Amino acid sequence: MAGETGIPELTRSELPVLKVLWKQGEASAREVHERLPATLGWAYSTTRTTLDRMAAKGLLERRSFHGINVYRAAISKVAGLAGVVRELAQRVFETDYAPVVSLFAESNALTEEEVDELSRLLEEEG
Amino acid sequence: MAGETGIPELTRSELPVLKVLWKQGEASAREVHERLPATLGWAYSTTRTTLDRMAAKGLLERRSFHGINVYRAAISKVAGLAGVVRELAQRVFETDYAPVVSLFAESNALTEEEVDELSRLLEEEG
DNA sequence: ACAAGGATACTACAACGTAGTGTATCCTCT
DNA sequence: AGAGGATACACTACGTTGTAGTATCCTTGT
Repeated sequence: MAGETGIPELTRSELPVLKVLWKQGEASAREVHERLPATLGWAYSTTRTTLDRMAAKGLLERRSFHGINVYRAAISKVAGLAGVVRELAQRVFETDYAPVVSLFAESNALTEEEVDELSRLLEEEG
Repeated sequence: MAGETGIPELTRSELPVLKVLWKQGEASAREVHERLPATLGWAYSTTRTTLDRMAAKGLLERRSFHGINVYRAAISKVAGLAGVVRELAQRVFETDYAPVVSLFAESNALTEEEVDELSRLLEEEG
């Protein structure tokens, strides 16, 4: 149960990629690309570049499996969402975390335990 | 009652500037800078650059008043927030607009009329 | 007339958003 | 076995954004 703390700031394009990997666990570039919401409208090369940069930053782990690169999220879903919550709460809604956390909860993106963990993480980490 | 429709996509740093201007109506660079949340930690020159770029993009109107530049939001508060709502709903929460609009409403950023207008705008514009 | 202070305009540079190209590889059909 | 096509990978590209420094130009007090 060791939680990697260290809440990161994610850019706009990093979140969708992480979402895929949080759900999928591990995936090739092609698989990530296919599971990305079609509304993004990314070219395949855009997905690749984003994956590479995220790996370089330490947001993802990359390993070569029989010659093909496979990616995995290097930060937990809760830590990732905590960053989003923090930013939205402070900079967009100018409110405290709770209502934003609720929104994530309502959206069925998180289990109850994850919601709890998210709140805890946000509290201790400021 | 002509509403400038055309919901813009705002970058991270554009929103705080617009917020100041929506409240202030019109302000000099120095005034905007002073009213920006201290948590942003921007240097004055950062505020200037952001203002200039936003004016160049048409997000702000700039006019020279006795040699000093005065800025005013070129998009309405409702249109600006609509863009934010749309992006958050689609890309972050993956839900429909309503819950996100509610969050803005709760945060006291909007009057009831504005909330209504926001919902209307989002519906008709998709 | 000059110094101080503020305002403007110009420049800078890394990170991000978005994507194309060239090249090695592997399957498959003939 | 060789040609053709689908993929994967690495490299390159280019405009925008995030963040800021610097040079220059007015205005106003002394």
